[in-house]
Amino acid sequence: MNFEKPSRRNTDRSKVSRSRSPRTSRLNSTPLFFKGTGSIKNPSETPTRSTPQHSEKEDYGPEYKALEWESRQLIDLEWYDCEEGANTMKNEDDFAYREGVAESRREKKVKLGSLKKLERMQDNDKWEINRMVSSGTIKVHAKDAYDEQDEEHRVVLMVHNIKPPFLDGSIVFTTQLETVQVVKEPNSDIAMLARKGSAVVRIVRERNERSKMRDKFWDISGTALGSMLGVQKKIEEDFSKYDDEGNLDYKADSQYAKSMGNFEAVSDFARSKSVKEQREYLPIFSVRESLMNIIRENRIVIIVGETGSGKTTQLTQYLYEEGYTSYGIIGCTQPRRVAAVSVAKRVSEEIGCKLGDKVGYAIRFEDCTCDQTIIKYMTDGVLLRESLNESDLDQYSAIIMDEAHERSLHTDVLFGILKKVVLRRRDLRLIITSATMNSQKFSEFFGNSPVFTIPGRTFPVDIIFSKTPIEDYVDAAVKKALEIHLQQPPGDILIFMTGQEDIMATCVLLNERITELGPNIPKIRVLPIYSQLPSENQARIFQKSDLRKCVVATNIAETSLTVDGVRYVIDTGFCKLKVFNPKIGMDALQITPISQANANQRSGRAGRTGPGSCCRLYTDTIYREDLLENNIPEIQRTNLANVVLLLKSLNIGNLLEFQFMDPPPQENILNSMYQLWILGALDDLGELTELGKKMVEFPLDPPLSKMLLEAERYKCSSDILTIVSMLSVPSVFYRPRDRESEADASREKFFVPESDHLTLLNVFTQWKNNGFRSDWATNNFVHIKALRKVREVRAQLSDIMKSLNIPEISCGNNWDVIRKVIASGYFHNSAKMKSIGEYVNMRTGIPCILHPSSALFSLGYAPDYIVYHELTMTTREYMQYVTAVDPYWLAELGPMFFSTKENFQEIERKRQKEAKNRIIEELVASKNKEENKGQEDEVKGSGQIVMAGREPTPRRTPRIHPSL
DNA sequence: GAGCACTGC
Repeated sequence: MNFEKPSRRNTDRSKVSRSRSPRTSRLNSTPLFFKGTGSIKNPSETPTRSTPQHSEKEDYGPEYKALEWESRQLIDLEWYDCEEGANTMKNEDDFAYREGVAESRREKKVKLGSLKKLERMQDNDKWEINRMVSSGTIKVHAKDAYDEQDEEHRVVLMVHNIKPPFLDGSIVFTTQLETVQVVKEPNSDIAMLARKGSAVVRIVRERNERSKMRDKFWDISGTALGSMLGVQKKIEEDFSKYDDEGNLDYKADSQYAKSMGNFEAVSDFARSKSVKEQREYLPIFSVRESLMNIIRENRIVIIVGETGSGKTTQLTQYLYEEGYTSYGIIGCTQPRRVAAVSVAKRVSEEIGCKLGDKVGYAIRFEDCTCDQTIIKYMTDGVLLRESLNESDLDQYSAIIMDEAHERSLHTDVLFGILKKVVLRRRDLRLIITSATMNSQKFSEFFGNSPVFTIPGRTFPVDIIFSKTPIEDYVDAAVKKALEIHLQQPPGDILIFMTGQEDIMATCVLLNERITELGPNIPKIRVLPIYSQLPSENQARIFQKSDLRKCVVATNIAETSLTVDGVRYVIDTGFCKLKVFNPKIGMDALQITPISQANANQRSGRAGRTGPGSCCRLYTDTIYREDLLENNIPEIQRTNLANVVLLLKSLNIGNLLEFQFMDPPPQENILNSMYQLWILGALDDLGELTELGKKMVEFPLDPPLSKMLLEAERYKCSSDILTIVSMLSVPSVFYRPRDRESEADASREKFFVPESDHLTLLNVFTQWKNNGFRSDWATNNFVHIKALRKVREVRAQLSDIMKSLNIPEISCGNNWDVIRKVIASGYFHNSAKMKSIGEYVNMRTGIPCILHPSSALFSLGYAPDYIVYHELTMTTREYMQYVTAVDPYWLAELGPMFFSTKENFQEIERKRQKEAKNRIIEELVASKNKEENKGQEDEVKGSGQIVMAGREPTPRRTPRIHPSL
């Protein structure tokens, strides 16, 4: 509060009659500053800002409005008089003016005496308004709320944008406006089609919403059908991970391997032949000698090999047999966990050892290796982590990067790192495997390394392009599938779709049309598959069936899993891609045309077990001219904060000079460096700080690791550990389609009113208090799988904390401290209330709203300041996981963005001065207005107040004392 | 008053 209230006002109170006219009593129940529009206005604000809204007159009438406005001036005048008047009015020239003001004041006092007490009632009114806001009767608008806090007890945060010196004027954050181009030609037919989407899907969606037969639409893959087909539900708990005290041993041996293997097909070939025979049957065996020669002579070799050539399983064994393991071990990276585990399992069988002995694997949460291990399969992320602790990767004598053409973020970073390691270590062999398309590029990147091609064993695939561009890819795919089903010889069909909704619509339509054709038509088994589908339903695509199978899949079937028996592929030409949109600063999933590489990969799926054909639902011309040759590598379209942190900790001074195969846009790097600087991981020179060095240790996003480390200071590390772990898994809340309200009610029981983060903590704590029981989870609509994952993550993070000597302490119920720690990692995602449920990002001004699942959503009042975990753009921009924060915290924790007013006394003094000047001007103007009766009549007639202060007042311009 | 391409540490 900057303008002190005059003491005189208090003394005046006693003189004012307490009787109420009907009008004033109404005013009392609906406070003066409560506008008819349903917003709050501050009573003591300056006249310029108190222009009543048009709708007001409907409630109170113009006369009241005029009175109200004048009464405010009166109050303002009084305050002016007693606070500064004496100084200001000393000048003789101002005498007449002062007289005029005083006269006006006396008149008004008489006329408006009864209204004056409204000011006295201010506190009462505020209380009432608070009640009304909390009951949801009225809405609070941001500006008004701002004004109120401006004048009263609330804090005002100043927003600014201080840049780190090392960026030196470089572009950061919101100024980067270009979206990464993921389409070759944005105006091409196929790009337009991608934006348009499928009309049939919309029809199916609407139809199902209308008929409320959503169950049919959504639960086609549901449990009823699943159990009918004999899919066994796995209920038994796996306790092998827990030690005697019930603690979680997340590194327990071969977890993943145990849970796998259920669906592995054992072919007749495998049954009838010995391991040796099987190995010699593989295409790679025929080129073994020449391959080994090339590897012996070159330190880096690029190997091109189709799937099924045996490179993944044989290469490691060849190197072992050639003696490369005499001075180190052989590492082989895979982009996926499943692949790393299953290949390791297969190779251990071929060599004839126990998994984890000579042959092992390492993925997150599971290190299935020992001192004897000489062949180690792992995910690329694991190798990247290892390179942090051991920058020369000394334990390896050879590293194979398998499936490198997939260009995952980790692979791309490893490329740059390994290239340097090979220069330093003359004894290290590096082998990169790639698809045919970009082998040349790989070779060039690695200093023109030789490319060795292994003949594949795939069958020819007929490619059939559409003759004309199609209008609706879902409709066209359904027609094509029917055509194949009715006309072509046996063999399963695989359709590539973009997402869940497309897939379900396709399944529904396909089933419908088959039924329509009558009973004489052969049946078909339509099977959806996407990653979100429960795993028991996913497994159905591998089951044998007498009917022709038609698998409708997302990109998951392109690389992650192989459906055998597919002879026909239908390729819609689209996929969903996560694209970062810098304009709004968030990622969005959008339907985009695939690349030529995608298309080839998809068609290849038809030739796994025999010759096949692939129908592409786009023309030859589109394929050649409108599709990109390769995908945009992940590294070019993602947030690089973690990568930057990692490279910084590898002592790579200038990141812009790091050797990327496809360098990410410079702005992305700078942007990430800026984000790290904000969090305190980089100093003003762009070097890693002590905090940053610790942050690298955690496999977490920088804001989350910042939270964890900050928690030590506030003595709530244990609680934050839980929250961070909960945030690292998909939502734990289970909301089945037919029991939404039940699930919602259950979720609300966990709510902590001011914070979704604390709600998460609450869920975990209660689960823990109930002995980590799975039936507790099921009864409370919580995903048990997700919770178990939380435990795993938590155990891993806890280990890292121990290694950093950070004690695990819980703060008990001191939840304010926890909220503050959350703010320490997420102050950059802070938003200020605009109205209930609606916020604007403090820095960017982007409007964002509370997600209906948030604990704050149905709270009844809206905290002024909040931080959120992330923004998702679906139907609207929703904030996910929101916590109310104190604005002082934001200023304390994020000084580069925020400061409270107190820090800016200079600015504040100036602002006060301006405000006072304005009041005086308004008063003068108002007096002028009174003199002009005609004008006032006009005002009353129109029912609006025209602020006379806006008009020039040449006669009297008040002189302002220099001290003001 | 609400919806999920695919990975990974």
